[in-house]
Amino acid sequence: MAGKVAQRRAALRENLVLIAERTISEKGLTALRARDLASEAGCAVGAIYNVFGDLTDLVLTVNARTFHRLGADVAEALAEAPQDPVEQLIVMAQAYHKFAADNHLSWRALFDVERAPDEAAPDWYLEEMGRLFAYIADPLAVIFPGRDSHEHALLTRALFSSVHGIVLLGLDQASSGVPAEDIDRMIALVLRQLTASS
Amino acid sequence: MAGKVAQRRAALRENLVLIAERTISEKGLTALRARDLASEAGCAVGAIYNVFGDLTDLVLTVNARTFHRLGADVAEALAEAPQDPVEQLIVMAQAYHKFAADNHLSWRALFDVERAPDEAAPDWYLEEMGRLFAYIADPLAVIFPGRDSHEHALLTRALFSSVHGIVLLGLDQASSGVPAEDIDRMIALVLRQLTASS
DNA sequence: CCCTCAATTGAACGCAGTTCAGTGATAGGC
DNA sequence: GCCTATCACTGAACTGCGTTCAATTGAGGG
Repeated sequence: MAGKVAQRRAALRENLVLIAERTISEKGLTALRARDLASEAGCAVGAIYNVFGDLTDLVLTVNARTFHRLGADVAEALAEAPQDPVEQLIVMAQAYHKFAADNHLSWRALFDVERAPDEAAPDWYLEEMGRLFAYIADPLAVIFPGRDSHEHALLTRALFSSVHGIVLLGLDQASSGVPAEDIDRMIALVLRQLTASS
Repeated sequence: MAGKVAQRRAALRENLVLIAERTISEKGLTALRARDLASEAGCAVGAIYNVFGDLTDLVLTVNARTFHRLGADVAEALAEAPQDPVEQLIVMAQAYHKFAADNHLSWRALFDVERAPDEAAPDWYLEEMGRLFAYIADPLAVIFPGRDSHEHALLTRALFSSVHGIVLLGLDQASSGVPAEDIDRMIALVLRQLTASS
């Protein structure tokens, strides 16, 4: 039986990812414990380290999946959006907001995981980020046809960052919780203004 | 000698805050250790817990000071700004950016400290936040005289959140580091557009 | 069927924050 | 000025975490 070991490894890996994903989404990143994980997966704590380098590796794997789901939601919203590029941007931003609200703890884990300061961002992160930026850049290119690429890149980043900031502070409990419809109104307000031809 | 104990307590408290402030600003929140703190302050670890409930309390005290310095910097920038309300907003936002860049680790500690999910935000936080919001709301009231207060509040929050998001992602290493002048350009771009009368 | 060696185990390690019984200084009464 | 009840201070010990590694197990070729 060649590959029996590899099969078990793969099954364990998948299992650990699913358990970690559920734990993070239900109780948050800080509730993730190596011992709980092992006990739920029915394996020894050491087995985790045969499959992942450390817990951060596992969290990054979960984050990659979360980021991918986020990208898919935004893409789906874009596909169903009207032709008007401004409306497309608003629909995507509100899809971003909805994802963050519906998957709050998983979404927070995307940013709360501690990265080694010198280590580069993982490839999948840059790829997914690039995909999101592309979704934004396309309507922007329609709205502002006559700008150079650097300016386009800055505008894309500024737009994403602004929406991200609105969602981040809007969902933050410390800011005493802004109602969801107010967040959506802020998003629409900002995007309409940012894309208005001066 | 009445109050000799109280004096020592106060001196220790001040000392601990200063050491923690320096540690956070130089090495980041995650480098703060109770034992290192005690050894630097020349006291026992237990003494920390006579003065602060736990390390989070100490960090929150440091954060209050950081937030206050941030507010002062923004206020100073506003005082030196031209009369034009749009320029005032830009100058304040760029002062916010400069503070975050110059005090990166201390600024990060403002958001990275873990808060108990049910616990309310501390008073000083709401006060300082309110002060910052007031700095923004004043020029906005000049620019948009005819809006109701709820809309003003939303616009103020949206504006702050957008600038915060631009600075946050701009300074984030994972986004491969946006040059400071590009961050300032994004800030100016966004604020000019957001305050343009449609 | 046995032997070899790698995968797996879980007790142990190092290192955090936090606690608490023991210790010593303080402040008030005499 | 002394005595003592009180309380702050001490730091070793406790708890809980991620991670490691000597011991053990079991898979797979001869």
